[in-house]
Amino acid sequence: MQFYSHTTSLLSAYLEDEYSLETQPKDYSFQPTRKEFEGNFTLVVFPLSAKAKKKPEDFGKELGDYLLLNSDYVDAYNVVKGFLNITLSLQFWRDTLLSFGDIYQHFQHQDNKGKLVLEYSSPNTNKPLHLGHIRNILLGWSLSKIKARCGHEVIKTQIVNDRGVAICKSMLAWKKFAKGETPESSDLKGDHLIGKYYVIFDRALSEEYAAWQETEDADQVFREKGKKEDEREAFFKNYKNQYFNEFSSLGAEVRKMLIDWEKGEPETIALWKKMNSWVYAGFDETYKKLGVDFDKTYYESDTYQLGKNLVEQGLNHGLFYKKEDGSVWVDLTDVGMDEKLLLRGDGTSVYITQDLGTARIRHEDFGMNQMTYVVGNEQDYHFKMLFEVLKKLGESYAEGLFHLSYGMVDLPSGKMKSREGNVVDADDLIAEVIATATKSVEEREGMDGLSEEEKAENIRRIAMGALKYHLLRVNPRKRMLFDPEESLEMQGHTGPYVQNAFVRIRSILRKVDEELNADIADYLEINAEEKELLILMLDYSKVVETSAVDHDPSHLANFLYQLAKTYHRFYHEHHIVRAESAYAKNFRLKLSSAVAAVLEDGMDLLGISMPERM
RNA sequence: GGCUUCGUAGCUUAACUGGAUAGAGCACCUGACUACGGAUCAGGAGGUUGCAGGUUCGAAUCCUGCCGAAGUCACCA
Repeated sequence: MQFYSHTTSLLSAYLEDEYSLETQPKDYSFQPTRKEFEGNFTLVVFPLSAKAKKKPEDFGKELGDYLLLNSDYVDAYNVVKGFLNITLSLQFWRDTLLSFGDIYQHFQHQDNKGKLVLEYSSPNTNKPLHLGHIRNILLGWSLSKIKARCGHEVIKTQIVNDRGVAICKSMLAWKKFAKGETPESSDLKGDHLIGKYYVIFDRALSEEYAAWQETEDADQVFREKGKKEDEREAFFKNYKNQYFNEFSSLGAEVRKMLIDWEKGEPETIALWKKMNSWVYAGFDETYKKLGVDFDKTYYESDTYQLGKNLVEQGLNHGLFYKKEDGSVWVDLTDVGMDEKLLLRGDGTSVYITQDLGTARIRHEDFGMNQMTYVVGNEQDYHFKMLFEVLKKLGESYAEGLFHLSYGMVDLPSGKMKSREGNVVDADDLIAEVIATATKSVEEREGMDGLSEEEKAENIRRIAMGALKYHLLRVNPRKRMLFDPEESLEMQGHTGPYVQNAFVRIRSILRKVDEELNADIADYLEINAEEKELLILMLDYSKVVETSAVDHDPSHLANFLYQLAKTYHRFYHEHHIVRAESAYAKNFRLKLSSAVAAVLEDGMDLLGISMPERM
């Protein structure tokens, strides 16, 4: 990285003096030199030659000559078409290697970018976490680390959807059918127990609905809608929600419960608190297994009433308007969207009202200038509207809002649907990947001699490394096909592959620890694989930064794979401990140690820990 | 239907944000342990980047139009 800025400033000074040309860092496009050409890295001259109005070929030579004279790091150059290929000096390789004695040195230019509130996970309390949540959580966690590294003060937060119809369904079903069942008595994790009763409710409702379809009432509804007899099945398939609201006795009971809850009826509140506490215990366990946490958790039951004041203010300032029935709306047609309801006619909140209030509260709590929501792309439109309304309200952080919109996770069997049982449960998945890793370890001898505890910890790291890497290596925006078989894969482009490079290095360093500080100045024959590693590592901080700016950890994940791959090749091509000279050995030990440090640091930014053995 | 996002080897994907001959992994073939860990390495085969135009020194990337997929268009969250 510093080399790029070093070269950029040399050249921009030259162009300024010689051509009175103003150039931006953007005009300097560097890339590693392709293998078929001579050189280590390449400057693309077209943008510059266009500005200077010179022929790319000639201009490349001119810049090459200048660098040759003025930079200690440039040994030779050649120009092919508009590409200036530069061969770097011994001095450069040594300085670069030494700079990785302290990785943080590469991030020092990062200035303070202020406070960022980052929201992720944000589950409902009526069912356990599933694969979709895992993608969300891993993205959020990794992003929090990456952003922090790049100069943000990050506040991790979630909002728990702990109220409403859904949780009342679980509560009602528990009350009716559970006979006092608890997580202890059933030996079920709390969130799974609640999920179980959510499913039981849905089943009971389906039965009730099926029976109702045979009644006079149902016939009448069907006839009133003027449907033909052969459409009967399709009609009732779509009518379920309306049935729930208008005819269902279970539906009536749920609504009664919701009203009781809103009134603060003690028995209902007590049940609600009890069941939610079970769920939270379950969530905490899963979060712990995933190795994530939050600085502050918001609960919808505390925040759902918020936002009304903000809407009132907006109304007073003429930003919003009121319809005859008393409902409040905002007109977003000027920015290409629709009109959006902000308050119901009876004065109660809707979803967006709550989000407005929550945003304001968070600003009061933390005074952030930026806020990022990790939420699935099904809510794209909601967030577009939310951000626009916050802008209209003139909130100070409104320009710093971002929706990290990630793609849904599909299974080979199709879309995940909780009600149809077509979901990959988070806890099950974690258990499965740990079981697979355990089996792999039994087939090898890498962990022989370790205690059971040490083994278990290493296995856990390998398993979670496989799962996390599998989910993080793809671009978050993209819809993702999740094949459970593939997520258990530990060879090839996987987390364990990257971990394996690290473990190999540690294995060597355990044997020769005391020689790490030896001199490298007399090593003159730096080979191609060593150079490739150093060039790659030089990109590290840039890649982290790109991941931060793009909100995309996959850049980093792919970089780490590339680095591990290059190291594996280097390892096969050259002896380290038994190198051809003491100088070579010292250089390679130091290089290996630097690679290990970058791999470990980078994986940590993805939320993945390294095993010591595997 | 309107809007948004996405189409890259059989499958999963990358491409430094417009740069050189589109790069990997899986699966499939062939090789490498009397060398620091074979969860590894080397090699082979596999591509009209959905299609058709356009923009320019140069396009998977930007623009236009088709084709296909997903999401969304609630006084649900």
